[in-house]
Amino acid sequence: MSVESRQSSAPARVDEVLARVREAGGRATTSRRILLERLFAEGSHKTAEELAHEVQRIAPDVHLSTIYRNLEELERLGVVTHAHLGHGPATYHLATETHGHLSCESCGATLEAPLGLFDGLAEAARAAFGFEIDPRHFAVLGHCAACRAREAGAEAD
Amino acid sequence: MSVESRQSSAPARVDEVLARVREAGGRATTSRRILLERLFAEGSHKTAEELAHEVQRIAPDVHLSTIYRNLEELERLGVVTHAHLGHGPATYHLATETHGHLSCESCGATLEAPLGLFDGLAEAARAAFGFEIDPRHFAVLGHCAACRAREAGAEAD
DNA sequence: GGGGTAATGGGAACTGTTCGCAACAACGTG
DNA sequence: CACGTTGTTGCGAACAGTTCCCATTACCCC
Repeated sequence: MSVESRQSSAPARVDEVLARVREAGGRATTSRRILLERLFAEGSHKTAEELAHEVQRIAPDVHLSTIYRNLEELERLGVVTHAHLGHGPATYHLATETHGHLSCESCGATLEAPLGLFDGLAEAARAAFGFEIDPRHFAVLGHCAACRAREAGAEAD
Repeated sequence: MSVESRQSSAPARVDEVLARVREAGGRATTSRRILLERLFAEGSHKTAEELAHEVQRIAPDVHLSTIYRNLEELERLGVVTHAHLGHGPATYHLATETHGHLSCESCGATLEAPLGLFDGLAEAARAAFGFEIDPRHFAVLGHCAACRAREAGAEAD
């Protein structure tokens, strides 16, 4: 029991995932371990580049493409998912955090919304088109409260 | 009153838009005119590259960057809007066609949905977060009826 | 029909991501 | 615990989509 027991549930789970990786014929490499530690650390919705920087603070030689490949692999194993929040790079987070995304076109702020919030649209789309929406992979865009207030104030001359 | 009176509002409007362009200090160039004709032609949700090809069938020298610049300009004038339908390039259409977008992650099919369809989510997001969704600029992704049927059939072993 | 300047063709640059490949390192085996 | 297999890595090139820069062109106002 070293310093490894951070308050959440971090390092223990890293090893679990690495075990899973090896079951699947993969290997427990250092870059993979560090990446996982960063993913288990608090603060979700990190881009590949942000993750790369975090990893590189510990292992400077880890290349961005390695990050991408590992994220892809972890996604295949169901450990990680990515979401597109509008323009800009995709963001990655643990697959355990299941939620839809609302993202502000003006400021880029992202809200994690319970899937239930989308039920109204889900039913309407299903009824009208047989279309099953998935608000997890691609965010629903719009304008957050703060930006709406600011924009409303600005144009109320 | 020539053949120009298509059932909707096509070529006549091209000149109207060009007039508007000139009011705004712009010029009525050939590439701009041809691009507008293509935009007024039926079949919406064209990518910049598709539009470029269509324009180039008439004026082969028009460069893709010219298409982008003109689309940007027309968007600034409120004539055109673009929508992001998931992965892949943005699609452009006349700003008069106001609708939300549902786009299938599996096959890429896009449904144009009346904005009313999104009311349920709009109200929920507003109530919960003060967030105002806009389903026009970014599509809501998911899975269309056909793909769902296919996928359900495939995994029912 | 000339001049000021918006717009163009062309290509380079840019972002985000994927790919190819030779060198490397994890780890099961002997 | 050296060894070989093979998954992984670092690195750069390639890619898609889009924007930017710049010298040249061509609108269109007078």
